[in-house]
Amino acid sequence: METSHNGDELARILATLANPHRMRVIAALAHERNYVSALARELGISRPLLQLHLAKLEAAGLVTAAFELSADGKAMKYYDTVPFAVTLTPQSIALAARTLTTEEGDS
Amino acid sequence: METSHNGDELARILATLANPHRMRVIAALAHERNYVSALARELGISRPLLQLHLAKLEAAGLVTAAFELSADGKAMKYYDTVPFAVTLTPQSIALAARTLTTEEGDS
DNA sequence: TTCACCTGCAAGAAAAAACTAGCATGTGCC
DNA sequence: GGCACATGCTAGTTTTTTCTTGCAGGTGAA
Repeated sequence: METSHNGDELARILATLANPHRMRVIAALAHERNYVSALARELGISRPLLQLHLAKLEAAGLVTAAFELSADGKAMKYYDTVPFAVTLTPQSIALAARTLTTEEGDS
Repeated sequence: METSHNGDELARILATLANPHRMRVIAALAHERNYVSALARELGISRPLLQLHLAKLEAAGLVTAAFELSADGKAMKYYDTVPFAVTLTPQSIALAARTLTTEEGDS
């Protein structure tokens, strides 16, 4: 659950979510957790590209990763969504904007 | 008020909001409507840059513009925020992802 | 051993976004 | 007229993001 974010955190979450591939990743993982290679096949994108997007999603705290050994001993990296709820309104943006650290201390 | 968005629309809104300058613009306009030049001074950024961000905000439907004549006859372009409320959850993303048109018809 | 599957990483190309600099228009006022 | 303010637009640079290609490692099974 998300309550208050600082501005940079919120900006990162929004930037991360604002991508078709990553939206589909969230959608796929919300349906069922999966490991990288299988997910890449499901989404029809290359594995390196998927890994890039997964890394961003994980960095934003929107998905989690866990290693698991398959029945035949292969190391699989399973990803799953992290439950989140962010509400965007002009007011919530205004509040978050107060804590932006992007240089310039607005005097 | 926002209810359901198609995926592309949501992606655009998120991408638009995911920028420090634009977050500050929303914050400033939520506080009080303003015209371009004054807003640029308030935020401490160049006018052309602000116009770029305002154009994106307007394209995403997050702010509106209206021309107004000042007391001394100058044409001022006033901007104001549009009330919006977008809630982001894994489910809402999943729903929106269904209507993404970014090429590939996932067979 | 070879094949099929899993992971990770990094270098470089391609595309998109952000930003600057500059010049155009117009107004009213001194 | 010249100054100060408002708007607009565009060309070009810089920066960031996205994506591809290709290689590395590991496992179990035929």
